[in-house]
Amino acid sequence: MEEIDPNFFLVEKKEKRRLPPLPGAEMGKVITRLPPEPNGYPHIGHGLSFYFNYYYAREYDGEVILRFDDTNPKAEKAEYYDAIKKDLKWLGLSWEREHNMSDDMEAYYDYAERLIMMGKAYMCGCDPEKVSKLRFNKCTCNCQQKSVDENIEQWLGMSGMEEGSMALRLRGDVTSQNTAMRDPTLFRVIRHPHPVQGDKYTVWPVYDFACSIEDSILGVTHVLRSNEFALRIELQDYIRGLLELRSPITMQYSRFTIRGSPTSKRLIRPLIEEKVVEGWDDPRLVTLRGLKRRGIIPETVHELAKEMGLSTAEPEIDWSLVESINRKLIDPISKRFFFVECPTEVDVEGMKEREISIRMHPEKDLGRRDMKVGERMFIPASDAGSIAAGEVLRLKDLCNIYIDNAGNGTIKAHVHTDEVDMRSIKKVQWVSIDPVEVNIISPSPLYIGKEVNPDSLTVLSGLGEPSIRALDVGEIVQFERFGFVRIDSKSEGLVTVVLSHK
RNA sequence: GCUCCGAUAGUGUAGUCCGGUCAAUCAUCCAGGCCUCUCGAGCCUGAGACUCGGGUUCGAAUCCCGGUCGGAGCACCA
Repeated sequence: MEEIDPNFFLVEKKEKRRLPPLPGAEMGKVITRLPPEPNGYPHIGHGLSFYFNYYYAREYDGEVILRFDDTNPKAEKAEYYDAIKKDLKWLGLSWEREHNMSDDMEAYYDYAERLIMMGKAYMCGCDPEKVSKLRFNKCTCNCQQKSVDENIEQWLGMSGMEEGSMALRLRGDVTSQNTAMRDPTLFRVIRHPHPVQGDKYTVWPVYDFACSIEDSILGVTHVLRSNEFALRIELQDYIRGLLELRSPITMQYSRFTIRGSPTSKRLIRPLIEEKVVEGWDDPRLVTLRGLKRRGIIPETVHELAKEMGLSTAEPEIDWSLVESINRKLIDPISKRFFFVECPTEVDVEGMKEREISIRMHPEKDLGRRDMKVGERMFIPASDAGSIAAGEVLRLKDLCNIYIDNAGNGTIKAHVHTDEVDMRSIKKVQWVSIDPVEVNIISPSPLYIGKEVNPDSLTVLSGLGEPSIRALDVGEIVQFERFGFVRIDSKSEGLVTVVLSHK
């Protein structure tokens, strides 16, 4: 019986989370896209979206395209292109091709001209507000009566026009129930430098048009995206139909949120601007950077995506689910260290000054760490407060001590060598000679219900064992009996960590 | 307001297409126990749900109609 690999049973038991099969998917032929707009840092919602697209492409041995949806020069910023790629790499995703929508302007112009020639698009110089009202009331403006020649002439002169003065609109169906079909704008004039294209273009396609073309000419077979785009399918398929372009299969799912944590750029940006949080990587935020800083690992995001699936309900999960997944993933690979919050001194008579060596992990072989011990020890105030003279306490991985005096201030104790039932005595972590100061940044939800949480970020301090000094920024370790933390920064004599979770 | 989408334990999810095998899955959370030189991990047990009202049917979480609640869209943003 002992010869059987015990892992055999574990593998059987722990079934991997998987996503359901992708409709219309053929092995080796699936092409998906990651379509960020370079106007901010991705958050966990984007992360799940990216992961779905990545997952299916890999599952079907297909291809992933990283495509920057950068057709609004006023919104895009150069810094975000690389920043987003960095975040995607951190998430553990890879892609075969990289593309900017803004690189295909000539193609968009070409397809636009075709629509105009077909009489399916027209130049409109009406006030946007007026158009909006007309569309709302299922009415057209007179612009749609222009001749093809007139439209072409105006189209060719569009690049020289004033911003907001003219738009190219699709001849759709103003009476459609689907408001997106009511003669939507296809191109508008924007006189603003673009981070990649500079001042080269002033006539820019809107998302629906550029996306319709791109998803087809890039060969995308499956589009997985959140449901704010639900009404665009009909429109985009219609545009492609007119231009005889192939349409991909589109799957929708609801936006994903974590309770108490704003999960959209629209909500996150003002928090940063108003300095409610430090920046895009604030550990309270659910931006990928924020999660990283908090010690949430990429695999946790993957697992979360598989747990949610392409849900059409409106998932709003508790942090506890994220924490639980993360904890189970990092538990076997996190080195253990002693950290003592609010250190209370314990003078231990008979503790010979010497060097000891302790395992980094109780079950796994993660190496050992050394430290010096002497008579002067420190234990957490919370433990010190609950012990009384006459008790025996275990200094974890070291020895037992007998408490002689546990009044206010320093506790007096002596080494206790009598046999005791190890199961029945309290074990505490400790520090002794040459400890390092440690600050712990402890994030919690930014909102409790709709109220701002005034204590969303607290800082605790204490002493850590000397070997914590040698840890690298970014390492995730466990402070025993305290929680998992990620090393955030190090300076002379001080290590700052972020508390991931218990 | 209009259009579309959704609703399974506290939370998330499976099951709904093709009604019976669902006295409803799994995870998390909570409670209790075991194990452990951590308050972590692991193990065991328990508690906890089909939005409501009608209808079809021998039989409805599943099909139909209506209500309620929640979300999204109604940009010269994406």
